[in-house]
Amino acid sequence: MPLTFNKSERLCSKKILGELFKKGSASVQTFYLFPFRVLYMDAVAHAPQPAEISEAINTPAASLPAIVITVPKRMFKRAVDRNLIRRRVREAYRLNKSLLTRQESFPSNIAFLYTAKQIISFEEIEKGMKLALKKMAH
RNA sequence: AAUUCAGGUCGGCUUAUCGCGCCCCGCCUUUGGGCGGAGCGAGGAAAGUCCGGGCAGCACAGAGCACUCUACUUCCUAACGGGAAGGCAACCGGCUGGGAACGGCCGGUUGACAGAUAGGGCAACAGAAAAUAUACCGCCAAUUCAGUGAACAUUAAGCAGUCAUCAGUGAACAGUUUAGCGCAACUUCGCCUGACUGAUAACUGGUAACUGCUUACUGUUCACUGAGUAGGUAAGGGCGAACCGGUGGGGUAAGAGCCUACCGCCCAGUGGGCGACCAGUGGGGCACGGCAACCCUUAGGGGCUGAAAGACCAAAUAAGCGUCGGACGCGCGGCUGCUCGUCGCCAGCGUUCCGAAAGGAACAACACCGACGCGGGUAGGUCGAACGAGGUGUUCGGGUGACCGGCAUCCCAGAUAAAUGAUAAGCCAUUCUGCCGGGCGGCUCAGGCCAAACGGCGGGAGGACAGAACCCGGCUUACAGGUCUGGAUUGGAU
Repeated sequence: MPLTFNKSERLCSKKILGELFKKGSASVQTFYLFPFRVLYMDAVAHAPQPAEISEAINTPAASLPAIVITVPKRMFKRAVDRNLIRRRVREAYRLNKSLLTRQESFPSNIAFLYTAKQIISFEEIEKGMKLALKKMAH
């Protein structure tokens, strides 16, 4: 399992994002684990087209989950701080995503909402990320 | 060397591992992509989004009005509210002239620095008064009253003096006379004594006058003080952000541009400068206060919007258009009262034309349904969008300078839910601290104690402000620390 992080693993679609953040959606599951609030959807709920299935077979990377990281501007006024937190979270996911992908099934779309009030170190973020990934894998 | 001010400049470094974006090369591939490798990859402010421009769309005859921006001058620039040089004003510093008053030169900082005799408007509070002003205090002559003082006059009183007069006393003196003495005696004479008379000086008292002094009343004049009346006065005090030119002299009752000298102000010439302005001349004779960051005037500018601009491709999908195919009228009934739709019934019934009738034809094409195509444009994507008012260098040329030109050289982020990172180790600036050395200097009970700079060894902390988003030129704001240049001050050396 390579420790890469391609464009295909980034969740950019406005449609999926709207679906993910729509309140009360049945297909979206959520939990809170310091320092994140995690939202994720299963791939089963999002019925794939036959063409997409064939592509998924051909390209293993496409089967990886797509994630989005958000850091609220309300908490951190300066762009430098938000960038720093987002990069740390992304590194934590990149280095530990095998915890998730080793499993039989895993969510297809995940959103990590950073909810801590302070800028915390990479070690703590990585610890929280591991716990969150393990929880999603079950 | 230290401190400080101004300006410029830099804005941590190295290695390893794992990653990210762009782009190029090679290989593989089921053409979607995958693998490997090379290169590049945040800032001086990327920030605020305050100006100006490029670019883009829309609008647009010309002029005016309205709105809005700018505002000492000249220049630089694509342009600017930016910059450079200069002018003026205020302030600061240094040097210097002079006896002083007061200047001169140099440097620095700051200045929305056009116009207040084009017009309108405004000015809280305080203050007497805030703009064709005003008399609160103060000052001043006049006048009324009161008081004080001085001088003069009148009157009265007292004291002193002078003179006159009256009365009294009254010496010397004169006269008469008496006694004594001198001469023998008498007369005479002389001396002397007493008395009387006269008269004078003098004294005492009275009266009148005069003079001087004192006191009192009254009056007049003058001075001062106080109060009042009606005035003068803006020199002074006081009020205020600001109050009706400043200083000296004259002048005046006191004052006042009332007069005068200088300064300021206004007007008109002269000379210098592209100009702002400067220098100087003559005249006027003090009105013409402040605010234009209130309206306004003058001069110059501004069409609006803003990359979410705009151009293009295009799954989905609505309207619309085209082609092909299907179906075809009216009516009646049921299904929910109406509408629509649907199902059923063809029993009944259309209009026009042809026909005797039977029957036929037309009205009949729209509309409706379906498929395909066009169109349209959502999701998504491409361009805009990275070669440009471009960067760097230049002991090249022009210019005081901003800057311009020449030459050389370089290609230097291009993301888009948004790359440029994470981790580890080391180094460096900085900083804290322990030990050792050091010893400015301080305390001292004279034994010692404390101890700055600096040096060595060790340990710890540890990167300021801050993240491109179409591009560029500026401005503003934030910023640990390093470094360079210049000015000033202090100290040291020569």
